[in-house]
Amino acid sequence: MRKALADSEIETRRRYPVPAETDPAIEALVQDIIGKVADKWTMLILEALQEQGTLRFTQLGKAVGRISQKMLTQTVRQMEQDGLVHRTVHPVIPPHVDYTLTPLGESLSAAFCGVWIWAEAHHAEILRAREAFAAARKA
Amino acid sequence: MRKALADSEIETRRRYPVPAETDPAIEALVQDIIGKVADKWTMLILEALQEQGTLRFTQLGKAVGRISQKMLTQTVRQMEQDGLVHRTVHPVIPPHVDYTLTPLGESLSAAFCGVWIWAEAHHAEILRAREAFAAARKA
DNA sequence: TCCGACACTCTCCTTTCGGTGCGTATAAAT
DNA sequence: ATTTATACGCACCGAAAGGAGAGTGTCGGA
Repeated sequence: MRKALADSEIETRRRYPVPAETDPAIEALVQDIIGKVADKWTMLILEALQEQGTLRFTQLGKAVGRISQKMLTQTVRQMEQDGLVHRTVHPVIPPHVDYTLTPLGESLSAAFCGVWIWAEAHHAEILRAREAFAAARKA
Repeated sequence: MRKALADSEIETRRRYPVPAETDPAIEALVQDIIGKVADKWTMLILEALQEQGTLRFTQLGKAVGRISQKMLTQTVRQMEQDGLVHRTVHPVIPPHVDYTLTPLGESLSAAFCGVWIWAEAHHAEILRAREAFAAARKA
């Protein structure tokens, strides 16, 4: 247990002030977008539509995996609202609805591509880190 | 209102079966990782540490923006567990804790970089899409 | 002697997430 | 006449996320 005096020596290592923030309105908007877009279901739907092109409701559900109808509807509606997907309703019976990525959606999908690659490349490393953490905790 | 017969003509446009899935265990793990990593707070903390280098608890909180202590602690602990951040405790009084990205964390940050750029580049477009959606809804 | 600083933890409390199940419209197939 | 298929909306419910505020331990400074 060292004294608090040692603190200053640590402190001097980085002394830059908190940098000036950019326009808070834009910042808030970007955070909002990140909050919506960095969502598990959004990412999975994006991914599914990206590699399948066009899918209808139930097909999309199967492509995503274990997602409930409710979440699928909800997420897809939000994505439509944000201009990420295009929803085409064919007025036939029984109903038929097609979903496709808009150019905006495609660009986001491309941006997320790096994250997918990262996840596939580093999952083993994460598992190791978790084990190391658990082991270190016992001691 | 057209008849359901028109359906088949729509249907024939894409006729590929759902493609074979990859190893379900890996797939589940990747989805789990995505679920953890594609989190608003994780992304914001990653971003903050990426551009500030090293931060201590309260500094990190300010850098992120409006985050509660609870969420900050919680997220940062999860990130530590997954090997994304390194946490250094200086045993002085009052306490002093430093947070830095690990190489793994830096690589994830780099992967997310594209998403940040995307968000900054397209936020205006999203706003327009939302307005268009709201306008179309009235009609 | 009391306050403030730091990095939390702990206890409520409210909001959101997400699942299940039911209803609906209508034509075609059995 | 009954069933089936499709893409949902709606209501209900438990679980989890997340915020607010108080408490903690110790020391240096007023």
